[in-house]
Formats: sequence, C-alpha cells, structure tokens
Amino acid sequence: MKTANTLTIGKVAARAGVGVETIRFYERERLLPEPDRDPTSNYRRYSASIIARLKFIARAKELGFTLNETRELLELHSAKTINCKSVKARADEKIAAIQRKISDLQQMETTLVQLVEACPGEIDQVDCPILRTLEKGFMNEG
Amino acid sequence: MKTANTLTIGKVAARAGVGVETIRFYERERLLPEPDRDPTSNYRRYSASIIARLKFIARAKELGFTLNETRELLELHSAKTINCKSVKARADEKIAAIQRKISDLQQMETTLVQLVEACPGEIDQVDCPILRTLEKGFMNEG
DNA sequence: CTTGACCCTGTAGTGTACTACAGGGTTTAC
DNA sequence: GTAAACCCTGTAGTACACTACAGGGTCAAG
Repeated sequence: MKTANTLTIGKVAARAGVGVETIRFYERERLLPEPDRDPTSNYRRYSASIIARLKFIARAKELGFTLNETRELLELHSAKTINCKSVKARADEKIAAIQRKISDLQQMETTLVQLVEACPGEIDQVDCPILRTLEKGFMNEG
Repeated sequence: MKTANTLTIGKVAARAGVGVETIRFYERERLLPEPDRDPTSNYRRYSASIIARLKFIARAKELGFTLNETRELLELHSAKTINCKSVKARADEKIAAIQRKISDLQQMETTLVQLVEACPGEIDQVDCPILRTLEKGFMNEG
C-alpha cells in the first residue's frame, strides 16, 4: 500500500546507502526514533528526513565516534525534554573531543611527514631514515 | 630469575598501561615481535623499547586505526625485508588517510561550533537554535 | 619449604556494530 | 491469482579487540 510522501525501509536503506537490517538495528539501539507504521501492513513508514540522520550516523562512525557517542550527538536533536543549556554543554563536550582527536592526528601526521621527507625513497636503500627513526622509540614516546 | 636489563611481561604491562593479556594478544596478532625467553622459566623477557611500541599502538587505536592498520604502521618499523621505496609509499598512504580524517573532523567541528555560537544557552529556551538546525537535515547532508 | 604473586598455554567469554537467517505476512507485476 | 520482491519479528552468527578463566609451572619472601 503506497502512502503519500513516505518511504519504506528498503527505499530509505537504498538512499542512505545502508542495509535494511542496519536501520532496524539502529531503531532497536535508539539511534533512530520508532517510525509510524502502515496500519494494515505494519510496514515502517519514513519521511525523507531520516536519510540525513542515517548519513550523519555513518559520518560520525567514520570519524571514530561509537554508537553511544553518536546517540548522544543525535539526542541534541531529538530530546525535546532537555533544555537549551544542557544541549549547549553536550555540544561543547563533543567539540572538545573532536579537537583532541584532530590534535593527536596532526601530531602523528607531522611525525610521518618528517620521516617521509627525510627518506630518499630509493630502492635497495638499506639504511632508510624512516626505519632508523622508528627503531628508537616510535613517534614522540607518549 | 632476574636477568639484567630485561622486563617481565607484568612490568611491561604496568609501565605501558595495558593488560598482560593484551600484550600476549598483540604478540599473537603480530603487532609485537616474539620476545626472547628465559631458558629455564620460559618467561618472556622484554627490553624497554617495547613500551614505546605499546604506547604507539594505544595512540593509533585512539585515533581510529584498526589493529590491521596499526600493524602496517609498525611494519614500517620492523619489516627489514621491504625496501625504502615501499616504506615511503606506505607512509604516504597513511599520511593521506590521516589528512582525510582530520578534514572530516574539522568539518564536523565547524558545524558544531556554529551551532553552539548561535545558542544562547539559557535554561527553558524551548526554541534552541541547535535543535532547530538539527531538525532540518543534520550537518551538511554529506 | 611453603605460600602468594607472578608466569605459561589454551580456550572461552565480552562488548561493539553489524549481518544473516528462519519463518512468517504483504505488495506489486505479470 | 500467483510468483517475486518486499516487509515483519526474533534469534543467531560475524569481525574486531580485547578480557577472563582453567589448569598448570616458576619465583621471592618469610
């Protein structure tokens, strides 16, 4: 039964680039709200806005956020019960976490770039500077 | 039996801030080389350099590298068989991957910062700009 | 010389994030 | 009107990265 302006779970999955099972899994894990259902078939009915939410989840995942963390990010969206102040506080925490990740990655990148720049990249160079550096305490030793 | 300048697995674990089981797991997974053994007790004997390696693994993990990827990073170190050119190529790949991660995180950070800046942060502000923005297609719709 | 802390191997269990059925009902295309 | 393609619930299996035993041996202190 076709209903105006709604998508079945299969269409949503195709458009968001995820599996149907993944959507149901996210619903169980409360990353997605329980959708309306078609009264006769009991099929889930979605509006297009769910696509953006799914894409956001995928992106957060790529960036190393866990599903629990991603749920928190999404709660900034769906939790009408919390007030603006706590929304802001949560967002600030997430920003700080993102900045820490960026800074750690930049440190790692710098070290690797320095190594690559020092490396002639010639075949059969036994005494590769990259390897030599790595030999005595990889990176900045924590 | 105490041997000069070597550490037992327990000492290594304590100093690196990981579990003993984790070290044995990393060894099985070839992230750590098989250490020397005490000939009578068969206990593993480590030199201090293993600590830096373990800390590097921990850092790579935090930054979202899988163990497989981390092993590749470490192979830049231990694989004497590969030549300088391929070492450089691997390092370049990892740098590109790190840069992609950084750029994605920066995009996400920018979006969150904009939202937080628009938010008055007042309790009982029902019409929170963060929530409003999130309501119509979270983030850049990627 | 024994007791407790440590080490060994090997296997099994945990948490995360899916992914794949089984066994059914519904919709759509022909 | 029937067969393929889709949907439903519920449960089980997978991959990753540990973590926790079981059942034993080793070492250091009193």
